[in-house]
Amino acid sequence: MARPVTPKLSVDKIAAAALALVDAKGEFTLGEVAAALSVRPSSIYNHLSGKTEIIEAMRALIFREEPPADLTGTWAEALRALLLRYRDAFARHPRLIPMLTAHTVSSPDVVHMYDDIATVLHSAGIPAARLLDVITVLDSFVIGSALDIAAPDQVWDPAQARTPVLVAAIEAAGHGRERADRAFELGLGLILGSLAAFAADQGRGDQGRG
Amino acid sequence: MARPVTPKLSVDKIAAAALALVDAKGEFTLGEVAAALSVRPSSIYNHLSGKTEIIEAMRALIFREEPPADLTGTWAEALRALLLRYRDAFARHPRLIPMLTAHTVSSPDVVHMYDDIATVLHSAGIPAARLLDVITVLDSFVIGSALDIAAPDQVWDPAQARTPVLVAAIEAAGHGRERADRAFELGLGLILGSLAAFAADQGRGDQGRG
DNA sequence: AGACTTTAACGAACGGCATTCGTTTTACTA
DNA sequence: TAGTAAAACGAATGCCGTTCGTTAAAGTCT
Repeated sequence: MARPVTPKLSVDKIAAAALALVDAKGEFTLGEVAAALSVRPSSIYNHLSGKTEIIEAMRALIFREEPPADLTGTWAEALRALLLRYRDAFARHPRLIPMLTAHTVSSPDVVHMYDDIATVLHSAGIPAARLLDVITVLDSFVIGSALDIAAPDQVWDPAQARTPVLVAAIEAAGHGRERADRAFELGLGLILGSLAAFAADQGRGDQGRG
Repeated sequence: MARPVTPKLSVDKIAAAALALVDAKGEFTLGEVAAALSVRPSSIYNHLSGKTEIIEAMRALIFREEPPADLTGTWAEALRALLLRYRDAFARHPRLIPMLTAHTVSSPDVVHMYDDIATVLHSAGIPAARLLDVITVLDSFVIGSALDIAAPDQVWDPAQARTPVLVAAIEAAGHGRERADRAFELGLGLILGSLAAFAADQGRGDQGRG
């Protein structure tokens, strides 16, 4: 009953159990996680200290599950691959995203991705002084798009709209995931398109102009 | 002791008290809100039913506090003004933003802003079939940028980075709010720049090509 | 003006939940 | 083999959101 031969718990097992609950219900309690692992809630504290650490473990888990991005090809292709991977990691677990935004702690996996993005952007000709700004723009768009996946379709209820323009737009657009995917692709194209011009401009004049 | 001459509570007073707590500490409890208003927690339920409704009241409040956007000028100027107002409403209360993303319920104020954005985009020549996609892109970027404001500088700790490129970029960039503001301006320019080309392209050929 | 209804406060109580602590048994290690 | 660390348990704690019945004053209707 105490200290079993084969451990019943591990950080990964706890994170996976919590993630399954979040995927299914959108929330989780320590009691539910413990029950899913046939364990008492207090036992979890031998591996992780508290609920926030479970959330951090989930963040690390969803990035580890994701296949690595293909960095061959042009810088634009590599950047697109990196951002798609970044977004896919969130997109597989939409209901987790709001929890991740609650405590914006830096996970090593995320920082590592920033490394890759910085390298690609640097090779594209973005000057060091503007690198972090560009990364922030990309990061903001990806996270915002991820939240959009989790948003219910009710947000886009035509009855709420007051102008016929918006009503028509809502009815013309699809629903749920496909709508979010299409919007993400559009935004990615818009940003990367301008970014190419921005990089070329920086490389030519060496002095930043919009 | 019961039913005072002048009511001690109102939806606005509750929202304002909760918002002050969130701005100061990043969180709030019903007990704290009640104490700030010299009232018992249960009294709050005569005006709002539950904590989530307090959060919704805060969302409405921060949009009502914001001065209206200037919609004169070109569509690009009007769109920029709308998005800046949208983002400013969040930016004044950075620590509230994670709470708003937790329950993505549609507030009338937000839908009204979508109306305005849709009208401007429509006048710019974006076809109805793509309108909601563009709005989603803009919305995602604004919300993601708002979350970036709330993110602590610790996320951008040079010690975390593994490549010299990223280290240099972090040290070259500023800190806190000014860094977030600069990134937002950059992203806005990138998106709106491409959007102008996108709108012009749609207007010409009537058939969407990237 | 008087009777009735509604409103807005209170206080007690409940249930859930994260977290802590001491205990126990087993595994590891010197 | 003795001692330490690990990993489970169970009990207990305290906070927190929420509900409900009560009370008294405000508002309303005849």
